[in-house]
Amino acid sequence: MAYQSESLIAQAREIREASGVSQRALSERAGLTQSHISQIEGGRLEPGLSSFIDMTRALDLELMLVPKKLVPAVLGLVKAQATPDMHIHAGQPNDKRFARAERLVKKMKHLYGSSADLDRIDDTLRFLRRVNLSDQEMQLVRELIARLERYQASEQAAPIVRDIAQNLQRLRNSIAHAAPSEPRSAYSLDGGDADA
Amino acid sequence: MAYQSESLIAQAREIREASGVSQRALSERAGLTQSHISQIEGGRLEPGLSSFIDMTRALDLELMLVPKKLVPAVLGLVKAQATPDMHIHAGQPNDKRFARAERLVKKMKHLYGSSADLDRIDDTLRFLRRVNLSDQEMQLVRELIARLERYQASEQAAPIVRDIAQNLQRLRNSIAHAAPSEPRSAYSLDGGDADA
DNA sequence: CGTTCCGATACAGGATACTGCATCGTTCGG
DNA sequence: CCGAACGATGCAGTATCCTGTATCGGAACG
Repeated sequence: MAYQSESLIAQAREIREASGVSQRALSERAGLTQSHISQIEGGRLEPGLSSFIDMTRALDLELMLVPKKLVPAVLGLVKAQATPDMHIHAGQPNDKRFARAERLVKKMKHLYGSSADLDRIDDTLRFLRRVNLSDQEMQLVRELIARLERYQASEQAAPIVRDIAQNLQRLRNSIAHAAPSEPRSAYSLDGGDADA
Repeated sequence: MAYQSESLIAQAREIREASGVSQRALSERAGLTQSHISQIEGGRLEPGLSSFIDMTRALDLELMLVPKKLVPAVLGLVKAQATPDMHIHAGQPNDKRFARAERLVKKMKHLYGSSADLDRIDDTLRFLRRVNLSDQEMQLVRELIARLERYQASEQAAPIVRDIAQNLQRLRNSIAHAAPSEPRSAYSLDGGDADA
């Protein structure tokens, strides 16, 4: 349940961790208990609106109401602040993007032979294309596609391709099966290129 | 109480009223009850995060997490765009249908306990709601929902529920693993017109 | 008038958030 | 090896949400 709030909560958690604030420290600042926060972050509990506000305010964040139309713009703003080198083409309709990506995968299959990972990407893209993605989700997809494009011919493409496949699949799972108790949440919304 | 959320709730209310949406209409779209919404708006109740998200999403709004630093910027953006003729797609009979169905399932879970089949239905509905369904597909969904409604309290509900779950899942799978030969990219996913 | 839609209000019952502990396994620094 | 801090988990008890249903007074329209 509570699939709607997953992404907000995941964001809050990421930011908490990135700021090096422990659950206990946050609990004091926000006036909640540590056990409460742990359960919220773990998805075992759906916070009340005011609890969540307390929590995010203590992280120097504000919850804002934004018309859907403006979500990409706001996302751009926020992201620009977080990662200066990221740069968004706000233009293209999503359909085109997918078509392009699918063509790319096809080409790669052709050139390097089809691998399980490429198949997975292919499959997942075809699925995601039909879904009404939130702007946030679309943003993630966009990044992944861009990464694929960038590294398609690279020497170490393999682990990158695998990573992309994994990320896409995670997104798909989160949508297809609005999971109540998914063990791991947190698709990295920002640049985490830690692994690979 | 709940002084933190006051402003968000007030905003939501203003936008609802400005869009000419009644509490009852909103309650259907959001999957909440009218009485619930009234209490939230009146400040006599503090909504859960997910309730509030349901509510705002039904108003074409997104709840976003923004660094405090950027709040003025976002505020500017939103304000600048605040168009007088902000119209909501009041139509979407499909959305209504799904909201209704989801509530029905919730109620059934409540009454008879959640079964694997009900969970499956719940899950699948949440998925299908997000997808752009063809008329034919929507037709199928409509029938299944109607059937569920009809037999919800029947003695032999169990096998019927199972059958419905299976049918829905089959539909979902057929969408999730769309054949590559499907050229149907031709959905105009907006119908969106009537904007500036 | 009578109908219809509106928002506010009430109330019972069940679900669940939330507190305030206490504890566990792990990780990290000394 | 020890102790500290971390996050996860358990649990009893209370507060509150949320549904479902129903009613009410008011405004709008015929």
